[in-house]
Amino acid sequence: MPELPEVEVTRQALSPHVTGQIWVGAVIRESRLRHPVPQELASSDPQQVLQVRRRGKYLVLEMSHGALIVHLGMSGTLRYLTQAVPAQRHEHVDLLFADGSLVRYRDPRRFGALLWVPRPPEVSGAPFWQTHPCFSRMGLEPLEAGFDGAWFYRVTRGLKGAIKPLLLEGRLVVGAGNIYACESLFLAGIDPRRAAGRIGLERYHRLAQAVRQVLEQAIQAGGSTLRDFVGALGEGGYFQHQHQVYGRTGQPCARCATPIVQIRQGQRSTWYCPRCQRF
DNA sequence: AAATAATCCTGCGGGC
DNA sequence: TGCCCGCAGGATTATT
Repeated sequence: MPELPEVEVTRQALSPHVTGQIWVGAVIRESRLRHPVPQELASSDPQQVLQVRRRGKYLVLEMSHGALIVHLGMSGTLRYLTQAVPAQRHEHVDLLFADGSLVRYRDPRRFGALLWVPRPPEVSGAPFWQTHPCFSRMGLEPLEAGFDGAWFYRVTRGLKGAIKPLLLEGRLVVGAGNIYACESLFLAGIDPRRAAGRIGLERYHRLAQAVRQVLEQAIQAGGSTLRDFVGALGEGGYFQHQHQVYGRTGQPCARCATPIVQIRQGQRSTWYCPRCQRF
């Protein structure tokens, strides 16, 4: 998908255009996403967009009366348009604003989701939408305080599974999908097959730093555009040109020229350098 | 034509 | 023996 960097790039481009807008409803052309698009979006009461937030790979539009949670699946994008133009194929939903502008959701493979969480009556401390089931079991935000090598080392003691699927899973730390999990492990010099519980403190310092660095650089580069991804203003990312291992089967490692290897871990491809990444 | 940026569910097996 | 957790595999889908 859109992994954390692509979602953050979308959020950053979207936020200045939609924060403060009055949301007046939606056009739903295709409701068959991962979950059916709630029909009440179409005829919602006019309400203000207060904030555009991100949690892991989810975007959250905080509104006066609730929160619209957006997941981009494998192939989803959100575009901000100042006025309606005819919708093309796979452009399933428009969020309409009072001034005639709109946010258009496109998702060819329809693995994404739009969810509505009504705002509860009482004021609570943490954002109200965080209690939604899709955020339970979510790990730390890698770009926020608390994610560091010491923490990573501590929470992985006793884990027998390989480190790469653990990164993908998001149970401990969110945001790295297949691209950025592979890239982070390359930067940290760790073999993706190594059991998480057998990696030492020093290497977890390097891994935490690598995850942060890869995600931050990808955000700066506008994300990775493999096929579908564009930001909220239609701009493609160019971090794919900085990929060191992802998708580079047989090509020479940029550091040591050893051919990059592709393996299979839990139904997903993993790419790594067999020389630079130690077991 | 077999691959894929991501989850979610089910069923099985192992361990306690 | 039984239960629970974790992992493996499949399903979802369009495109090249």
